[in-house]
This record gives sequence, structure tokens and C-alpha cells, in this order.
Amino acid sequence: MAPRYRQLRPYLLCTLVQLLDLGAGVGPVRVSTTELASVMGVSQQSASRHLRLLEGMGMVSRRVEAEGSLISISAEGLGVLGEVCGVLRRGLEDSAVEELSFEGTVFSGMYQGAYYLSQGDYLEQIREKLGFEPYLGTLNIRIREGDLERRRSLDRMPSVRIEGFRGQAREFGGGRCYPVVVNGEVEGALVVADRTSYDLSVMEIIAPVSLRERFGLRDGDTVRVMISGPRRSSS
Amino acid sequence: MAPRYRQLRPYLLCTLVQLLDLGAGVGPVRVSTTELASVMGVSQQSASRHLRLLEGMGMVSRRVEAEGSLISISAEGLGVLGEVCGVLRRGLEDSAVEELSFEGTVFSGMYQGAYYLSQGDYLEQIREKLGFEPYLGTLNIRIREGDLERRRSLDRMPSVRIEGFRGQAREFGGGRCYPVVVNGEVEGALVVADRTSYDLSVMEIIAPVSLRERFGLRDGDTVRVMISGPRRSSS
DNA sequence: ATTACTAGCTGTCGAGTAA
DNA sequence: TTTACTCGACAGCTAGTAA
Repeated sequence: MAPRYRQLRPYLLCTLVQLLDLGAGVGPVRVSTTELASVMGVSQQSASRHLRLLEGMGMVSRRVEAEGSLISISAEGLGVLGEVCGVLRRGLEDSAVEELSFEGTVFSGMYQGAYYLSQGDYLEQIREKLGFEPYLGTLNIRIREGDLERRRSLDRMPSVRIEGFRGQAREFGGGRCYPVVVNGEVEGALVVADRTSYDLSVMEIIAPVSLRERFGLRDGDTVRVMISGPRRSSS
Repeated sequence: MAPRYRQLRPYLLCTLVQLLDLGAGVGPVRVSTTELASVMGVSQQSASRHLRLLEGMGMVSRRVEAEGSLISISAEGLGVLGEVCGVLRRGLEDSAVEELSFEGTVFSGMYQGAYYLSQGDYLEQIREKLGFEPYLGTLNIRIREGDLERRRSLDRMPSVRIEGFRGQAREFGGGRCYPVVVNGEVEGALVVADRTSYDLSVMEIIAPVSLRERFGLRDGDTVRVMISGPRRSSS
């Protein structure tokens, strides 16, 4: 129940991972403390201390020489790393959420979507980062109360960041865009402004075409947006 | 070149891993700071601080409620963890050393092997941890000069620890035993005392039988010891 | 060029406690 | 019960420097 990797303080575990990345898992590797320090972004003294501590715990073995140290991770150390690897693999496997979709009802916003979109370099950013030229307007939908919980899973979906900027008179905030497919046909993006006036049950969608026209939508009609999950994280 | 996981201080990375282990990778999970603190072996205050920091960096998102917080790791966070996972997988894959074997020449030690073995609970420890009743004596071999480098790889081999103890008059040190196969036939163990008078070119071997008798060995004869590598570390 | 000591600074930790 | 504040203690950090 008590994982072995807790034996190591966090910073030592990170050093061990770095050593593995440097190849100290396969066999003795020549690494100087200066070198290790620079790749880890710490001082040479810290790298040196970490190595001494890891050696003292039997996690690595090394031979100190003039041109640097010969370092290899011990079976003990590999065991610890293997354990962490296991935790990560299991945890990340489960997180391969394929799809997340919401159903919502269309409602009229304050018709400010077009205004905002045309400000500054929003359009350019969308073109570049999302790969389409957005129709000047947003579709507002309100999702079911019961879907609020699932909406939070959005955080784990891939998104692209749209930067805010300072205009003449006021500031325009940034936000995140999640690529979505609307009604299974049109590719667009869900826009979540960093600071929005709407509550969490509201979603704003942009697309290359007018979604209202495309699907003949009126207020109260239902649309389905589908967000694709994160590509499997590995290698 | 600069890995994304360096964005996080080591202790935050560890907290993130723990959250993944608690299931925050798949979706919102109810975890109180007290709970997180106890599984991590830190104070509630630290757990709370870590969560706030991770949230501030966009690695996790959460909703604080009376009965604990709903926590889920963001896409950003999963990305970071995925990166670490990749490093570990690649590094550990390569480390699947299958076998390590040494050839050495037999020489006579100071015939103290039997004496040491019969002290305290050495015999009992060996019986329990190695699974055989050792012949009262050790076979000493000296490996080739050129194999000294490879000998260091021993650290990465699985071993069992034999604890030292304090006798009446003096102290008896601990050491490590590596299961080996001698001349491809007899299973025994290589003994590496924590503090030994021999240099690195010397190996001491114990086995359930007298190896000298079994193979008709005399000083200067050659034997081969084979150490099996660490079982693949995964899941 | 190394590694590693000492000294002093900083940031993390956890007890106490508020909300 | 929660979460999170303040603040004193100290672990870990870095600079300087020795070997």
C-alpha cells in the first residue's frame, strides 16, 4: 500500500528520472555534475548533492573521475522508476477519453459575437491556430443542468489558446478554443473566454459558416457538439 | 529540447502524479486536502498549497466544496504527465539487461567464509531470502581486469539484502546477495559485503553444495558465474 | 577541467488558527 | 467537517572557493 517511490524526496526522484533520460538506466554513463545541473536547471552544487544522496540510498552507483562521474542507476533505482512508470501508464491509459459530447438549446445572445471576433487579431489567430476563417458571429447554446459536471472534463481536452490584447479604449481578453463537430457535420470550435459573463451552462461556438443558417436553427432548437479527446499520450 | 515537465517544481510533479493515481486523470474526483495529504505523507497545508499552485498553473481544475474538492487534471497536466511517462518508458525499455556473466579464476581465501557464515543469523537469512541452505564455505574467484567495468552493472541486478548484526565482541556487517548460476549448473549466490577487504576484482560465491567438490576445482581453475537481469519493470 | 565543502539566503513545510 | 491564512523553523538552494 505504501509505494516504494515515496522513499525518495520529490527532487531526488526528478533527478533520478533525468539520469534515466541521460541513459544511466542501461549502463554507466559519463555525466558531470555541471552537465546534469544544466539540463536540470539547478546549480552544480545541487546536482552534486543529489548524486551523493542518491548514491547513499543505493539508487545509483558511480565512480568519480577527473572527467566526470560514471553513473548507473541501480536495480533498486530502476525498481522505483518502474513503479512510477506503472502508475503513469495505468493512469494515462484510463484517461484516453475518446469523446465528449453535449446537447444544448440555442438561444440568442447579445449579438456581440461578431463585434468581438472582428477586434484586433482574433480572426488571424483563429485562422492560424484553428485552421478556418470563422463566420462573424457565435452560436450560443445552453446545456442541460445535469451536464454541468461533465462540462468540467473539458479541461482535459486539447485546446488552443487565443491571446488577448489591449485595444485603444479597452482590453480584450484571451480564451481557449476546443475543436468541435456540430451536429456531426460542421467543424467549428467552442470558445471559452477567460473571463466570461455567462455561467458554465453556456457555450459559445464559432464555425466557418453560419450555424443558424446551415441547420436552420431558431431559439430553443437543439444542437449537439462533439469534442474529440486528447490524442493518446505516449512515446 | 526543453522538456515541458520542467515547468513544474519536483514536488508539484509528484503531487500531480499522486492525483493521477487517485483517478483525477479520467475525470473529476472528490479528494479532500486532508486525504491527499495523508496519502502523500505531507501536511494538509502543503496539500492545499500544492493544489492551489497546480490550479494556478492550469495543470488541474477543481471546484472547492464543503465535502472536499472535485479535482481533475487538465489536458495541460495530462500532457506533462504523458511526457514523463514517455521518458520512463523509453529509459526502462532499454534497461532490460538479460544477462551478465563473468569468468574468473579460483583462488584460496583466508578460509574465513565458513566462520562468517555460521555467525548470528546469516544462515537463517540466506535460507529465507535466497531459498537454500548454504554449504559452509565460500568460493573466491578473481575476475579479469577487463571485466571490472562490467562488474559495476551488478548494481542494476536484482539482489537481496542480508542484514548485519552486533555480536558479543564485534560487529558483523551486512551485504548484498545476487542469485547466480555457476558453470551453468549450480544455483548459488554472489555475496558482496558492504565493507569488504577484497578489491572489486574479487567475488565470493556461496551455494547449497561445495563448489570445489562439485566441479573438482583447484586454485587457478576457471569458473563462470551468470547473473540474470532484472525482470522487466512495468505495470 | 572536475567534485564537494562552507556559509548564507530563500522557499517550502507544518502548527496554529480563522472562516 | 472542509479550505486556506500567517508565520516560525529548517531543508534545500546557490555563490564562493578549496582540493
